[in-house]
Amino acid sequence: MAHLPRCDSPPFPAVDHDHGRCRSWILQRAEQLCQQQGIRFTPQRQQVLAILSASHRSLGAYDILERMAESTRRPTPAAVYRALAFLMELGVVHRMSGNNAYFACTRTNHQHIMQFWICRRCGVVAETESSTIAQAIPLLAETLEFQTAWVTMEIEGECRTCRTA
Amino acid sequence: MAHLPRCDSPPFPAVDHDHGRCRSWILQRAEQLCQQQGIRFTPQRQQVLAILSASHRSLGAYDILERMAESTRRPTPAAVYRALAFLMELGVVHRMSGNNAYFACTRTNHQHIMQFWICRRCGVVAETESSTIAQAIPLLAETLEFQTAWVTMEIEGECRTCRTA
DNA sequence: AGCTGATTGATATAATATATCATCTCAAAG
DNA sequence: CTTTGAGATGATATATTATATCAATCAGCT
Repeated sequence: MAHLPRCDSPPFPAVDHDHGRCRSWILQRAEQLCQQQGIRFTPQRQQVLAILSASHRSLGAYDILERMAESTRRPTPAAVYRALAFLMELGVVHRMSGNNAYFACTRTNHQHIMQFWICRRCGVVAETESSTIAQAIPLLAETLEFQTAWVTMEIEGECRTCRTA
Repeated sequence: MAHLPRCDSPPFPAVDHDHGRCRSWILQRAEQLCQQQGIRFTPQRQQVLAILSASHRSLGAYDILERMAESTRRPTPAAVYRALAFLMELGVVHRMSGNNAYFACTRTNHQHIMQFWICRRCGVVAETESSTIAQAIPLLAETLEFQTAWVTMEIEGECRTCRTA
């Protein structure tokens, strides 16, 4: 199967960017990953990802639940969390532990040392992958004799759009 | 007022280190900061910090509550959270957002770009302050035109002690 | 002693997340 | 075409983490 083109939106894309492309990239990528792995991209899972992919903002689990309730019958919290767990396992959704929110990934990140930049005003999340930091962490870990399993890097602040507005 | 000596325990101190020194360093530092700032280091606040300073492990708010209940009358959750908020504001306790746990800081960190290394097995938390990373983040922020307000860096894994045990 | 602001207590509830077991669905095997 | 079995969802309950609100108390000042 051909590789989908990388979502070419930059971190913090302009407010007037063609978000339809981002959205379809996110959804098609998930579908492709499911097909490759022979697992089911059920309507409920699609619905959760569709809601998240509607913007670059992160949403709380219960926000997602409310939006699902608008178009179909209200799911249970467990259903939402199950779909989120599935999508995170698939690698297309990330959880921001700083504010218990979830957002749709727009990068094919095979590394797991990423930076998430979260605008406190508009909620938009941008992803970067600094090679400097990706190198620094294993060095520190070696000094500490620490075996790294998971790295969380979240930077909160204000994005350009909100600062200039 | 003279500056207290820096807590000289290394990140992930040996299991047989003299923890009494760490503990008293933590408590005395907090007392000193309160005196300097003319704010009150009340028994409840002391008690919370004493519980956290009993080890280098992080504890959940309700774990702290249970331990308080062992020695005095059971506080309310709000009381625990208030004490924690006070101690975090003072800069002597940090919150690990990855697992909603709190631990006593053992560094006089005036920078706010720190790395927290959390052993999943024993719960011990170590702090580092990488200058490489401290430089990299503002550079990335500049490229993104992002105004940084807060940086969270948490690395989960296994510490040396647990790996060799 | 009386005032004032900070602290704590008491109570309730919000917000986030998971456990458990029953039921349903789908796709593959027979 | 039916059976069957694993995975997915529904239903219900509950666990875990955290905050809001208002009353009571305490410490320091005059």
